[in-house]
Amino acid sequence: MAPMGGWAVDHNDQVFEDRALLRSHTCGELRASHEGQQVTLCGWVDSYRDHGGTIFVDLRDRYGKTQVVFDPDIGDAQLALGRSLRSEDVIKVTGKVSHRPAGTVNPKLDTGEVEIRSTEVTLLNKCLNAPFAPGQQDLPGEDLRLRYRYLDLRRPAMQRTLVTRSRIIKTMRDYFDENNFIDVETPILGRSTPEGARDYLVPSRVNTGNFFALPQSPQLYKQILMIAGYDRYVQVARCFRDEDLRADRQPEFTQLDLEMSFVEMDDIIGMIDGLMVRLAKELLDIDLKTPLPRMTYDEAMERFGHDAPDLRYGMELVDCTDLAAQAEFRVFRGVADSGGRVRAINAKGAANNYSRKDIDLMTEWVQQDFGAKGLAWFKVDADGKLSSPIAKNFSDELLQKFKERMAAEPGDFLLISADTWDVTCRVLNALRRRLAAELKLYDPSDMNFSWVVEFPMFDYDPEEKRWVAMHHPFTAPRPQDLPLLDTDPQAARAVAYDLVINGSEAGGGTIRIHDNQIQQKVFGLLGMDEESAQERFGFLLDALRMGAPPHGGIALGIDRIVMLFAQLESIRDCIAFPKTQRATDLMTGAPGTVERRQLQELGIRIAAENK
RNA sequence: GGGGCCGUAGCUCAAUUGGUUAGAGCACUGGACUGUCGAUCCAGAGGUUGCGGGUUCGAUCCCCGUCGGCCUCGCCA
Repeated sequence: MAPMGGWAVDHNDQVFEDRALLRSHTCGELRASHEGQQVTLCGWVDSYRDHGGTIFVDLRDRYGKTQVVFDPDIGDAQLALGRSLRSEDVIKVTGKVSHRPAGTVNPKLDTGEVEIRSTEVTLLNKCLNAPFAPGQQDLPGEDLRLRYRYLDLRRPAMQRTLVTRSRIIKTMRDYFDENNFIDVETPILGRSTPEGARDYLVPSRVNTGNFFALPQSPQLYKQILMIAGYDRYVQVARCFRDEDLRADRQPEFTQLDLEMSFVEMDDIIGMIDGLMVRLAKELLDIDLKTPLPRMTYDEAMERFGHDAPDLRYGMELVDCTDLAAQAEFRVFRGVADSGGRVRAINAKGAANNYSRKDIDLMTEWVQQDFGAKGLAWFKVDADGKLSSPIAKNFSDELLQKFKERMAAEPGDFLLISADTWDVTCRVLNALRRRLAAELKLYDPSDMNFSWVVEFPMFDYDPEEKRWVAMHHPFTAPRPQDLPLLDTDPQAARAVAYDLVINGSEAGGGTIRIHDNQIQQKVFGLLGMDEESAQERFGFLLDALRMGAPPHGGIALGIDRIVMLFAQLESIRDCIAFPKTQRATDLMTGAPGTVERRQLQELGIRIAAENK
């Protein structure tokens, strides 16, 4: 083994040149070819089997497991020590590698052909009162796993995931290094910007009453780097957003952040296509075809009701508003007449998978979670008839047209959302995803990569009664849409692109505004007057007047990408030390209170205790 | 901020309509056993049913509150 670096001093002030001398091999590397060698292994006791005379111990480290044998003839003291070993004790064992007797080879272990016949065992550290064992069959609750994260991280599954994560990041770094990118670090202590997510704030002691903000992303710094002439920047950047958590959201997360100068959208997308090809090949041995497919935002919303559609299965949304307008049924007519939409999905052959009770629960769900007023449905009977409580409200002719529109066949289950465009999108997207999962319409190990492009520049915020940037305020509109900024901002489309993997947004980027005038205009549309724009982003506006190249970039969510590549359900499972849904660290107890003196130094007083 | 699920032995779970002493597997302790590998066999110990209150003759079970974990809507440029 390679020396682990430098001089190290142990508690007895003895100096070792090389700590690796403690062991000669790892627990995953011994094979029949090592037979006869004297070796020393260190590791954790994974399991033990005491046969009265002979004792077997499976020794584990992150490389694998090796069986250690304690024969009765090694001496009473050694045998007693061997007998006292329990799960998760840390030991050092010296002995000879020997081929296992015929019939006792264990094909489940890579090292299963051999075993160590222990001649000397040292207990390096006893494991006392562990609340759970990494090797136990049933996974403990997540709160325990987080509280005793060091036990959880010993589990081979967690170790594999963190290795995968490490390899993904290494592949990214290699790829961008080969493509002439330079890695530049940007500040963690920055300035709060009111747009976007809530900031994590850090009080300044030196400037009492002022606060730093942790970066939501290095957005402005990387644009400044472009203006500074570093035409290809990349960084594995930690980002922070103080918003509520989800299974795929953490308050601090890691982005592969990059920016390029003198580029158009295709250059960025092409660069990331290349990265995805490389990652898919190296990690999953999948050959991706490039260019990865693209669709516009408008198409994605129309066909799937979502800006990050899962393309591993069909069940696309079908518009039936025109048919609904002809119906007697008041609900449908009303929606059609008031500018709403009536859209449907066809769950092929699923009519018998859902009972009335199931559908009632589904209806409640879309009402509660997505603001639907209701959920209409039809089942196609064996004779081709559409059955549903609302069937009597439609003429046979109209039902026939609807069937044709939906390509409905006997056994199909049709779900219809009649509502505002927005609600039909949310409801049918949710139903489509849920039904596809329940009906197993796709292989969970399939990987699908695509791009969604041309997002709207703005969203209208009815509460604040103003436009908000759909991506961020530095996003460039398509050149042909520049006039729309004055006439119809809602229609303006951005040069924006999201990378979508299996229905998850894995990354997003834009070409940036590199013209001071356009930037000021966008700030204006977002409700920022000149003064406050100058106050918040004056440095950027200045920089945009001092030789700013056309530039753009993208940020990929590394945690999500690892989660998707490793087929995990939760982002917490690919982060070594994640936070709970309430953004706390169960191991360290963060966040915690601080001493009064610290607050005084910062000029901070806690306004009111809640209890 | 809203909706939902969960909390019983160290761990994973069970406990009939609200009814006697709250059970099982794993782990743990003691014993037996020289080839196992999820070892096996025998015995044992282990409980404030998250916490507080209420209803009841009686609460793991029903109600209210609270704490914690998870899922989700809002939120996340």
